[in-house]
Amino acid sequence: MKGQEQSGETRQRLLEAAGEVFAERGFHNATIREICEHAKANVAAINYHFGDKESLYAEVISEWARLTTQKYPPTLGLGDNPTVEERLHAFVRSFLHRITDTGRPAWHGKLIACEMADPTAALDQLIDENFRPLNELLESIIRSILGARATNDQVRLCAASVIGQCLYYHFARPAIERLHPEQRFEPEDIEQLADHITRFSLAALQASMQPSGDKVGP
Amino acid sequence: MKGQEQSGETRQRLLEAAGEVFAERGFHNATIREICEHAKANVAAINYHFGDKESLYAEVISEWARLTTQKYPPTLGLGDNPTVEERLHAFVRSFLHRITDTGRPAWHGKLIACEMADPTAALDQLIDENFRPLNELLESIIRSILGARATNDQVRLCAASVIGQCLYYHFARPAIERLHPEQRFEPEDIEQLADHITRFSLAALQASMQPSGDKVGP
Amino acid sequence: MKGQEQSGETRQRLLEAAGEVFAERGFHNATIREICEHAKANVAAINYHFGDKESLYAEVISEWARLTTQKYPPTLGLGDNPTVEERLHAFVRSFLHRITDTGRPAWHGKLIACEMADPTAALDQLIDENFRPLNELLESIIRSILGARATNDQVRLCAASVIGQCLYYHFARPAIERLHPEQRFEPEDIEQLADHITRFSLAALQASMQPSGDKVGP
Amino acid sequence: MKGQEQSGETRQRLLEAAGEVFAERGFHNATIREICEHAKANVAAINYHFGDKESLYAEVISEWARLTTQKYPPTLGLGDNPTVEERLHAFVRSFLHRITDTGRPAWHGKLIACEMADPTAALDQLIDENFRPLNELLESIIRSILGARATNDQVRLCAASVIGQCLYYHFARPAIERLHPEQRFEPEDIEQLADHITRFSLAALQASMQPSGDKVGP
DNA sequence: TATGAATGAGCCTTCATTCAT
DNA sequence: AATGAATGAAGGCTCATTCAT
Repeated sequence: MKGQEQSGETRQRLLEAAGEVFAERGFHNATIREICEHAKANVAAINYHFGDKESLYAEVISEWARLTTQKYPPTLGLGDNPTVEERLHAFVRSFLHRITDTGRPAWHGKLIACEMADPTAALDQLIDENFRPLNELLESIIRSILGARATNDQVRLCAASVIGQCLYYHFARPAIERLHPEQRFEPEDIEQLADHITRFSLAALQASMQPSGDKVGP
Repeated sequence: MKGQEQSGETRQRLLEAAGEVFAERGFHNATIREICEHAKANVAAINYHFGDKESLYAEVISEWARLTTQKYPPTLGLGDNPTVEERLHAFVRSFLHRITDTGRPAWHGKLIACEMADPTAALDQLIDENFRPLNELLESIIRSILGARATNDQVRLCAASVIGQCLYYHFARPAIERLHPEQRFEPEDIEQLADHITRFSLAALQASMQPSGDKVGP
Repeated sequence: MKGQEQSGETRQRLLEAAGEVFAERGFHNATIREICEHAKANVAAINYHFGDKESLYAEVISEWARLTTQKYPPTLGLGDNPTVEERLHAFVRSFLHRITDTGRPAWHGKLIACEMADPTAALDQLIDENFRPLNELLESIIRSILGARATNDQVRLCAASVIGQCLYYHFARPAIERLHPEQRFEPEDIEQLADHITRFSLAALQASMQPSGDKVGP
Repeated sequence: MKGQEQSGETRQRLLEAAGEVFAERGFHNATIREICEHAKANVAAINYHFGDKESLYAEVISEWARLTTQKYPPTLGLGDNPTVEERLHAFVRSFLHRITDTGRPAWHGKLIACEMADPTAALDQLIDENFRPLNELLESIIRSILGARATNDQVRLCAASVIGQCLYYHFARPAIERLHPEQRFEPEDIEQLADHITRFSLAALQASMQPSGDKVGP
């Protein structure tokens, strides 16, 4: 009974353990030894199943693209014929949940942060499979709000503003936890943050629709 | 008589070299050997002057707090009696420049990203000396805009929205460079980004002043 | 029904693949994985069919004794009633061809070099099956030339001189290729070498027949 | 008193231990662990002093070129105004002693065999520093014997014949020890071998001087 | 007969650190 | 104040082998 439970069973355990460890330590500081201990597997198993550390990493990143989009689709909670405001709200909610989730595929969130801070070849793949489609969806929503006269640059900048507000709770989280120890990240807190970000962004977007000669600088 | 030029001369060279290397590689992936090569010093010098790698790191972080605030004060470009809108604009501009600067103390910026993704004990110190004062300044500006009736939570959330928009160009930069290869980060580009963020945020803040029963969610 | 083509079919493929790989890499540096890939077989197949790596090696060596003697018999090209000089020439030719052949059972040649440089248990077997008979044949040829008065030691030394001249082109080949890049090892080149070695040796042997008081040393 | 006996003392010990181990096991199968154990040094010492295994190896090979030529110069035992026959004898003697010596720098001999069987980058260096000069010396001796009318090819082939006879006792030694267990390799035995090889070669060379229409083949 | 999966030992290398000077 | 030499721990990877099917 030892060693050979089910085809691919060890491989799956390795994949999960790798996700946790990579997320906690980053690619470079994660050790395959720790991963294998978590997975109760031999060090050589990684070489056998994935070739080397970097390929394992790429596979872990890749899996995140599937799991996360499945659990928190960008149409989260939308009914039929949603308004564009509802679509923005859904996007923000799903995005925030995704990057702050501490559940099963949670580590994947931290993993992205590490990837940004210290990019590997896997980043390109991640962007193509994940970021680019999401960004295009957001831009289409924003374009609906701004109207046809909005330039591509305007749309792009506003998308960045929305994403930036969300990502803040991801990237700056260690700082937030120190600056505002009372802040919690339970699902209901995430909903509050999503409400704020949506309201804040909608106000800004709707204001932009009106012709404005405002000069901001001095 | 050799190597005895000035007390602390080697120490200073180590400090600068450490900044560059830490910024480029992150704390864990930087090696004291590379630092010492950059500084043309012996490997043992770091242990002699700073005790160990982590203490050197803390000192480097600490120096950043001084240099960066000196080069890009949050009142950047403000005249006398600035309006609150001008103060927000100045804050955003200086913040953006600081985190995207690639000049001399530039590496310190990248360094913060690493620190967030993989915090060490130095983060607490960094927050106290740098983030907290900045955050308080921003909150005071926002409070001026929102008016007295704004709650602390409202202020905090809005500050996060402003900061988040800025930090996006720092943390997500590797992704941005892949999604939008045409985006440049020269000083004039930063000014444009600062203009957008300020305008976007001001619109949102000013809209919040008006009593609103808006419900965003379904 | 799969993979069950013919009994021993996989075994044979393994044997051939092992020959090539062992010859190219030597015993220690050859990996059973590479052998199995060449043979399109499973890694476990080697352990199944041969027990372990060393036993496979022994079998490969053993096969060489058969194949090589078959392709280049020491009587290569001899007619009926050959003279003793012709027999020596045939011996040298066949020996040289054998150790420089790059055709099918060619790798076996390189293999011997590895075995000499780094002997395993297989060497003893190789000597008994291959070297000893060859050596005895050569000694009998030499004895015919030297005449009955030659001592065993004389015969042995002369045999060594002949063999040594041949083996030089095998063992020292990497050096030869660097010292004399123009040297080729095509069949016609081998013939030239064989002619020289035979002539050189015959001259020496025939001179030895004459009583000589020559003292070589000082 | 621990750790720091004399500058470069450990380095020297490593060099000697490496020679022994490389010679016994070959480059690939030698482990730096065994080398360091022999040298009573830490595994990291090799990285510190030589960079990596291959550089250490190159240095070991290189040292052999010095030591061996120093101990057995090709003019071994020659007086003033030696005859060309004496020069050949001295060459053969020194060459044989060199490759069969089991004394201090003895391992270097075995090392060359490994290098031939499984060449590394170090071989090129070895050839330039060692083989080429030796070969040129031998060729000049042979040219003196053969006379001015000898072609370059003739000289080259004869040099190969002489060297081959010597190297035989080096490369084929494991086989010789099995075929002729009574053969010893003490200095006096080497002298006998040298006498034979010199006599054998001289006879052949002198015979070559005479115009000969001999056809060797059938 | 043959295989995919898994293992444990071992290898080279790298790193932060310490020691004696 | 500064250094060259040396160390021990660990990391990624490879390999021959074995196990259950």
